Parts: sequence; structure tokens; C-alpha cells
Amino acid sequence: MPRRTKEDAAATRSHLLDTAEAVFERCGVAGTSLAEIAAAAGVSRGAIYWHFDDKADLFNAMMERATLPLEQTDTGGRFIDKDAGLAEVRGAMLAVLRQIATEPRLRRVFDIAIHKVEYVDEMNAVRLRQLDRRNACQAELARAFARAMRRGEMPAFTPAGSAALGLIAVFDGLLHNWMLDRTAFDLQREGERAIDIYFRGLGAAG
Amino acid sequence: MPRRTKEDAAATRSHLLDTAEAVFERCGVAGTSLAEIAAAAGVSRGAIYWHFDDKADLFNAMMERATLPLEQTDTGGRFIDKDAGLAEVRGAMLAVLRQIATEPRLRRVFDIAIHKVEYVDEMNAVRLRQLDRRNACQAELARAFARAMRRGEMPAFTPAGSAALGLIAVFDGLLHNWMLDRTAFDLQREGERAIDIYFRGLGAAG
DNA sequence: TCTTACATACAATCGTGAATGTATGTGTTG
DNA sequence: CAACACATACATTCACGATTGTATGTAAGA
Repeated sequence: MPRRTKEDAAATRSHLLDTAEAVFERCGVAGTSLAEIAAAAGVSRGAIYWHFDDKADLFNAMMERATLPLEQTDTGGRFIDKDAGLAEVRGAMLAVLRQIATEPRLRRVFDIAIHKVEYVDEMNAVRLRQLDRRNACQAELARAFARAMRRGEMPAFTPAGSAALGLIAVFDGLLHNWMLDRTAFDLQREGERAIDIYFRGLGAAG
Repeated sequence: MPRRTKEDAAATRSHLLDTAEAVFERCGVAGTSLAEIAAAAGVSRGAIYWHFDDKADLFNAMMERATLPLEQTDTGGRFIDKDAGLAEVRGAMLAVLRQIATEPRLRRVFDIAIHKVEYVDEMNAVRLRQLDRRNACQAELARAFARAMRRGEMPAFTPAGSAALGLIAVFDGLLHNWMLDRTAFDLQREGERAIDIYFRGLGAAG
């Protein structure tokens, strides 16, 4: 008995994304056939091809559903406030870490994006978007550091761009290492420590 | 006309590893069939199956050939010296960064290991080995930091284990971000800056 | 009745592993 | 030092399942 209403169709689509998350994390993206996802979701392959063009489209939809709410944080649109101080930058980083550690969906799609997909062919577009986001994030952080230097919140030993890149490295490194073994350490606690060490190294007040 | 001598066989094996590096980087591990590798290497699939059990075995051999010389650094066996100071730790980190930035083979296999493989099923073993190495590295770094604290080279604000984890995060984050776009920044220069910031944040002399 | 939201059926390709063939080294024996 | 036996280092072929995209069927809304 097929589902007919728009609400039912949206539910099917959402359920397919849920199922894809689970199967992708278990078997990898290339290692998963659309038949497996359909079977795990209790539908036929036809349903998948109705809602999505192909596996890459399904993957993109899955990633966007999970990460879109992350990009639009409480500040509304951008990652950090227009004229945020170093404390706000620190808070924003830790907030994202907390979200990843807390929300299962975020954790799952990051695990998939980091360890369960090969960035070639169609998937390369995802990689380029990651790069764009990193560059945008670095630019925002660099502006924040430059402001802090002008305000005297921190010395200008290091170029703002390098300071921003290093902070992103700390963040990414923490995330990647935590994804490697989530039982090895507490992401929030160790994240706070590492980021604080880095800020102290920048000469920021603390 | 098949090759017969042991030297020829070793050359074939080495050439297969070279070819696998190139094709894996272009098409991903799961996205590459052994037929593709064989064709690119100018041999038949039979040659691959003679030298390696299957694709996972070939992948492992490729990774080991590239990373084995990295693990056995000039100190002979271990990553850092038995009673190295903070300067030696810093030097060792930068040396590895330089090696990765300099040697094409290292860069290629790291690119594959980071972006071109899905860590599921057989490949999961590789992931576990990565984890082992990280833990061993963290333990060594933690010991070095603890020594430095005892010697008074740095204050004991932060637990040695956390300091070590943070340093690994900086390193890994730099590596991952550089692999995302190698033209975006100079790995050695920015690596030196970020690591120096981190050490300064630890209160180390500098 | 026309479109939606699927299910089913089908054709075509691709990848694997194993079986088999074969030309050359390599060691041993007389 | 032949010559034989056997292992090595591949190439070729085949059977089989798995996966994909599409084409078509179909029951329920609107």
C-alpha cells in the first residue's frame, strides 16, 4: 500500500535520509548499494530514485540536512558576530564542539564525512564545499584576530591569518582525533584545554 | 614473455605499488578495481593476485612501504628520544611535517589515507593501527611533557596527557587542512607558527 | 482523470575469485 | 655439467553475483 499524501512522501524522504546515515556509517558510501538502503528502509529502490537522482544526491541531501542547522547558529547566519571579541570566538568554537559531541546526527554525518567516504568524482564537490567553508571560517577568524590586535586584546606577534589557521587546525585536529576513538577522551573538556592553551600562546588575556 | 628472476619479480611488485598509489589517489580505493591497476601497470590481474592476496593486502603493503621509513626516524625506532627536551619534541614534529611536505610518496599515501578510503570492514584494521600509533605518540609526548615539568622547563598548569593530546591535534589539524588544499598555505611555515603558538601557550620557554 | 509516489521488471555492465595454461628460473642428481 | 623435476611468475579465461539506470506498472490522492 503506497503512501500518497505529501506528508507521507516527506516522511519517506526523511526516513530514507535516516537510513542512509546508518548504513553509510556502517558500510561506507561506496560500499553501500542503493538496494541495501532501500531494504533497510523497508522501501524499494524505486522510492530512492523518485526522491533523489542518485547516490551522490542522496549523500548531499543527508549532509545538508545535518549541517545546515549548524551553519546558521544563534548569531543568525554567520559563525561569529560581526565585531566579536576573543571571548566570543572561544565560545563559538566550544559551542560547535559541544554540538558535535551532543547531537547523534551531527556526530554520525561527521564520522561519515571523515572516515566513510572517498572524495573522488561526484563526491569531490563535497570536498570543495568543505574547503569553501574552511576558507570562510578562516577569513572570519582572521578578521576577529585583527580586530583584537587593534583593540589591544592581543599582541601582533603572529599574522592574523596564521593565528586563524592555527586555531582551525586545533579544532579540526581535536575533531578528527575524537572521531578516531570517541572513548579516548572527552571532546568538550580536552577541547577547552587545547583551545585555551592556543589562546594563551597568542598572548590573549587569560 | 614473463619475468622470472627474483629481481624482476621485486620490480614488478614495486611497480604495482607505485601504480596503486597513483590510481588510488585518482579514483579512491573502493572506486578502483584490480583490473584498472593492472591495466595502468601494464600487467594482468594475475600478477596482482600473485603478489597480493586482495585489494586490502595491496593497500596495506602500499601504506607500509611509505610509512615504515617515517616511523623509524633518525633517533632509531622511536619517535622522540628517551629523554628529549621540549626543543627536541618541537624539532621532531616539524621534521615530520617537512618530510610529508617534501616527499611525494608520503604526501600521496597520506592523501589516500585521509580522503580516498572508507574505513569499513577490512580497512578498519588500518584505522585501528592509526589509533595505536596516535596513542603511542600521545604517550611519548605526555612523558616528554611530564619530564619538562619536573625539570622546570614548563609549568604544570595543564595535565601532561592533555598537553600531548592538544599538540597532536595541532599537528593533525595542520596536516588535514593542508591535504584539503595544498596550495592554500605552506605546511612548514604555518606549521612552525602554530606549533610555536601552542608551545608558548604551554608556558614553555620561547 | 491526471498526477503523485512509489513498486516491479529488465537490460547491461562490472568486478571478483578461481581455474587453468605456460614459459621461464632454480636446485638437485647422476 | 647435463638433464630432469619442480617452483616461480605471471597471462588468459570463465562463471557468477552484484549494481546501476531506466522503463513500465499501479494504487491512491487531488
